[in-house]
Amino acid sequence: MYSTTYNFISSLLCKVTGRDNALLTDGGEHADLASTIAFAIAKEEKRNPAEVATELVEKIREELEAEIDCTITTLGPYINFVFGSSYCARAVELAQVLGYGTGVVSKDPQQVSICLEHTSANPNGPLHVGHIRNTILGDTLARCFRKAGYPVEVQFYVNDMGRQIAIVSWGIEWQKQDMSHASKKGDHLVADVYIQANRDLEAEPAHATEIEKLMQGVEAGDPEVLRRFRVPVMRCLNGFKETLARLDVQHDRFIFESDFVKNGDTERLLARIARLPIAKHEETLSLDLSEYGFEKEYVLRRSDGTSVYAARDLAYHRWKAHNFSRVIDVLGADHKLIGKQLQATLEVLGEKPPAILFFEFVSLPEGSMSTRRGKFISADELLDEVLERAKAEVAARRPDLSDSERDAIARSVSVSAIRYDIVKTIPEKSTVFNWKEALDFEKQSGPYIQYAHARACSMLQKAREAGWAGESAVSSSLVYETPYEIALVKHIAKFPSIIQQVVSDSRPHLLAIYARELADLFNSFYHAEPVLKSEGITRESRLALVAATQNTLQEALLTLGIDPLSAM
RNA sequence: GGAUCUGUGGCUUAGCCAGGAUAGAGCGUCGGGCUUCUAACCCGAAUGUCGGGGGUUCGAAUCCCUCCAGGUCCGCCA
Repeated sequence: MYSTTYNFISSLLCKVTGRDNALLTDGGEHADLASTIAFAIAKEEKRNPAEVATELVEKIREELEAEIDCTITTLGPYINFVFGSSYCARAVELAQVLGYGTGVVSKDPQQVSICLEHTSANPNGPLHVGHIRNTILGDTLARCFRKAGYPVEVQFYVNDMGRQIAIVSWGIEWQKQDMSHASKKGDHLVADVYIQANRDLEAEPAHATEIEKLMQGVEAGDPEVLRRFRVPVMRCLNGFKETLARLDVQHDRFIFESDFVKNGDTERLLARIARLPIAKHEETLSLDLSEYGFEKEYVLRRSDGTSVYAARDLAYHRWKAHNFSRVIDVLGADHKLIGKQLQATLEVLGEKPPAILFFEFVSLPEGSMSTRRGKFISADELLDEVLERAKAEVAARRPDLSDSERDAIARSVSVSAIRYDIVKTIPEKSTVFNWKEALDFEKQSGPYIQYAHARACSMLQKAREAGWAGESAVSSSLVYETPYEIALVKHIAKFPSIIQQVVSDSRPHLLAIYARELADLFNSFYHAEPVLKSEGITRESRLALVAATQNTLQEALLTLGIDPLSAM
């Protein structure tokens, strides 16, 4: 509703003025939409902007009002558009449809298939609160793409042949660690081994030669070394999967780095790269990317002939580019340089580079996190703490419910609190982990939005018990007059355009902000206007509005990966 | 040193890419509101040199330059 109205006004203004930008902005308290186009025209023609605005309004008023329900006025140089009552009624009708906000992108899904890679943490320890910023951004983005109608395959790239895994493998032998019978969760056990192995290496640097041997063995495809690497990698990965499942995150496929060595893709790609004019053949094979703005050489093959991580990553991305129409990676800020080098190299090769969503780091109050030094708060620990807090909250609020009902609510609330807390902040902002905020279930939190949804559900339930049919509401009979009603309706109408914006700009936080604002507006409406106790057309209209709010909140929450609880 | 991101009331933060009308929230503080549709809520008040300086513009939190502060990166690691 909002998008079509926006587009109509935009193209009408462009048509009449002969410009390609209608300079539309949010009208704030003045209007639903405002154009500042009169400023631009007045400047060029050296005229009074208010005059230009008045003249423009006269030119388009007739056509505008014939097509859409919208009042057009000027306030000085501003051209203001206010949507009318039938816009509101229609918006509420549309928003009650199951799956509201879903888009249809293409008749042929193969043309727009998306490969989205996220999390891809090194299997040398559990996911920590930094990793899950990647996870939650990626999963929310994937949900937004799916909501918008795109087929998405979500991948986890497993770095199973790195130095870190060599260190773990060495540590298992050196520490005589029994990986198969350990009762501890695999990823945490691997971290224990990794941290201790690093200490041992520091104490006795001579062991480094054993690590080098393992590295060469894995690259050469030595089955014994591969087997040794595989044990901790799989134990760690299974731990990841458990943690991800607790956050309601699922990957469609786990892709192993070593496969791109085994299947020859890396060698074939290196051969192609070697023929590039910007290739430098010294002891190593490297690329001179200076004309793309990179000072340092991009080394892809070591002097001993083995490939480096970047080479395998290029092979992986070439493969993705050939199998999907769009490739998106979610990567931490520490990958900015290598991510851009990878993009530039694929460009040079004539391959489709990935779009990369970078996010800045999460640190602890005492400094940055480090798996190697054991300085991190694991996602499991966070989930446990928040769940405990949620259980206490639910126990205090809902003594009437059974244990299993309370546990289910607490579980959903804890995931909601964590996911929302992370997704609400723009990715470019580095954050410091804060227990107080992570455990907060009040305003600007996931549970706050869930609560608004549950409240709407409860009202609708009571209305049905009193004989309300629900589906009887057709747009022609809906009337919205109070400021609370109108503000809520107009926000609901924007939901589909928010989803579109998230996928076009890769900014999932917009959906988080939107959902919170929707809950705010609903809460204000709830306190200001009686619904069940109102009568006649007002009651019908308000019930329809509550139903539209409930449905929109439900869709928004699902897209954020948060359970839309009907009671809490 | 170079690259890059960030800097908005005491704290956290949206707005910045696509410049416009009194900079929008939350926490905290102060004052109100539950025998009334779920108070994980609502209403009101106080709190702002939008890091500093310069520039562009009729108009700058937003664009450009510069300085300051913090994060991240700059390896034949991944």
